[in-house]
Amino acid sequence: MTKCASFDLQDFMPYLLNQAAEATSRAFSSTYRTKYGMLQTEWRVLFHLGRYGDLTAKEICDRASLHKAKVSRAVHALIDKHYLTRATRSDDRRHEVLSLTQQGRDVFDDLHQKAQSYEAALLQDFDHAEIAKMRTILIRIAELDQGRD
Amino acid sequence: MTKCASFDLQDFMPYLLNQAAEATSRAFSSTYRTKYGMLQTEWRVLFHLGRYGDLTAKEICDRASLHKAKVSRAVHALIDKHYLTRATRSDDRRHEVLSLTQQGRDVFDDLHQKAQSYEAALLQDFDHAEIAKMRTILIRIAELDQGRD
DNA sequence: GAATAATGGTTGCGAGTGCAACTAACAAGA
DNA sequence: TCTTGTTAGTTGCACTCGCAACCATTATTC
Repeated sequence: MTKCASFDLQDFMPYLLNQAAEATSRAFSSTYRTKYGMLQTEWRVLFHLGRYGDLTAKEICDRASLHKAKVSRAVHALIDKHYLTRATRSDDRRHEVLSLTQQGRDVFDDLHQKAQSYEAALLQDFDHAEIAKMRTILIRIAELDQGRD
Repeated sequence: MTKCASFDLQDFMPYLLNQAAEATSRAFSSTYRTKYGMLQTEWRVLFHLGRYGDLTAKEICDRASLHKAKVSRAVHALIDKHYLTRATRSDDRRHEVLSLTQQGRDVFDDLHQKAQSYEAALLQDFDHAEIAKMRTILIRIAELDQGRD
């Protein structure tokens, strides 16, 4: 009854999403942080290159909805760690194509596998159909923001 | 088929949650940011006081899963904005009880109402039962992290 | 009741972020 | 070809955050 006039913070979807997102990404971040000294953006860049092959920084920005400054810094950090190299594209020298090194691929394989394990453990108690439904809703919500920049 | 051995970033729940959380909280943050110059933590502190009455900083930390340093700074910012006052509790002078000023309450009422509108608009396309189910899952996921600090 | 621990809250510092300004390279129009 | 505009990527700066060290107050232990 009073719910109609006033709602709890627990009912506010942005808050709930933030809490859940922080909980899970904090938990998983220790995986790449302690073992490889990586930040979240570095992990995401590494993931994109490992999963989808060579990409330019711009392509990673678009795919991952990351700001170019953030990606630029992550790329530099990953180069310093010898996880990736870059080459200027000869036909358009504005583009820098990024490629994983063997070491970078090894790290990706390790983290990719650990990500799958984490995912499985996180969702083991939930119904598969519910999770599938939730994924589609989350994707829809995330896409609301795509039209910026 | 290949999905069994390798998954996309879109399938990784922490990533998905982050994308959705960032999209929604970025969208709503403009509401309190542009009109009242508030940060997310300030909005959360204001919300707790407006919704649940007078609280100490510690109580807000526990309820909102926020670090005490973050809350401390938010409280100072809100005091500077004349949105709240505080009084040392006479029986235990370590505790500072926070109370909204009339101005703070007005701001809360405005933002609270706007939050409800945003929530309704955000979820209008989705099935009520699905959303309810998702809320419970999100709360469960968020609680996984509670056992820290 | 003196020493020690625990609690609520503050602050300094290093690190990460967002934004806007910038460079370098290419494109288009006159 | 000169000007103007656009795009990919970098960097400086101000701001926010997380952590740990810290202060003040209260509890506990002997």
